[in-house]
Amino acid sequence: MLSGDIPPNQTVYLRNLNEKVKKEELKRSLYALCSQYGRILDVVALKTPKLRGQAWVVFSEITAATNAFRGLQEFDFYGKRMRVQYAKTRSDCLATEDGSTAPKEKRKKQEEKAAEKKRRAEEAQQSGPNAAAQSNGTEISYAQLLCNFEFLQGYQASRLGKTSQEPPAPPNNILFIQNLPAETTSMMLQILFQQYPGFREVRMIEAKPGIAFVEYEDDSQSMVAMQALQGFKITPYNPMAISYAKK
DNA sequence: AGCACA
Repeated sequence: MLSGDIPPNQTVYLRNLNEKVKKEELKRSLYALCSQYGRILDVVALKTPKLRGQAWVVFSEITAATNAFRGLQEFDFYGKRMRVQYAKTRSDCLATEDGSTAPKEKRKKQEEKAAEKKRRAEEAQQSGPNAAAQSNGTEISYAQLLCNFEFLQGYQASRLGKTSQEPPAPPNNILFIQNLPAETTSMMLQILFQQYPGFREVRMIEAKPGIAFVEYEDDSQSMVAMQALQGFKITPYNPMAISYAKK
């Protein structure tokens, strides 16, 4: 089993990501790519030696995470086949959402442990006199909320108003294309999409860069094109995210 | 492969 024994989680853990992609861009692309499966609350990526090439995408619903888990398995992303698992633990940004115990506590304990270890090491050398006052107060994750809010604001700007709370939209003869580089022209898209039978037209909206609509004669023809071009990169760093347009 | 919350 690819997923190991990790039970479903609201957060998917992605690995085998291209480590050359800059963090912010990686997050943006993951956001665009994963949005088709549901509402995203946060994307976490770090470039530390231990954590590069990996990311966490936090969905508002487990069902969305499950859809992403299935739909993105082996997805060709920046030239590498993405591996999708469920996260092992609950994401911090969900801490206060439903009154569940704040996961931060756990990490704090770990930090304390590490600190204590260090202290002991110091004590071994010289008696460590200053038992510093340890405020054990549970910080409200208000800052966390703020962070998320800023995150969402930033990314919603690039998502241009589509909030996909639901699983992937039902089939439609019109495709919705996201994550296009700004320099994309409708001619480029036409060249790509007209290879597939039933092609009718490409529509782009000047005021909304990065997205396009591509129409086919019927649903099954649009589906073929979607499968063929899902993740296609017009530039190396812009895998297009194709979903069905909303009716 | 690597499971975090810059």
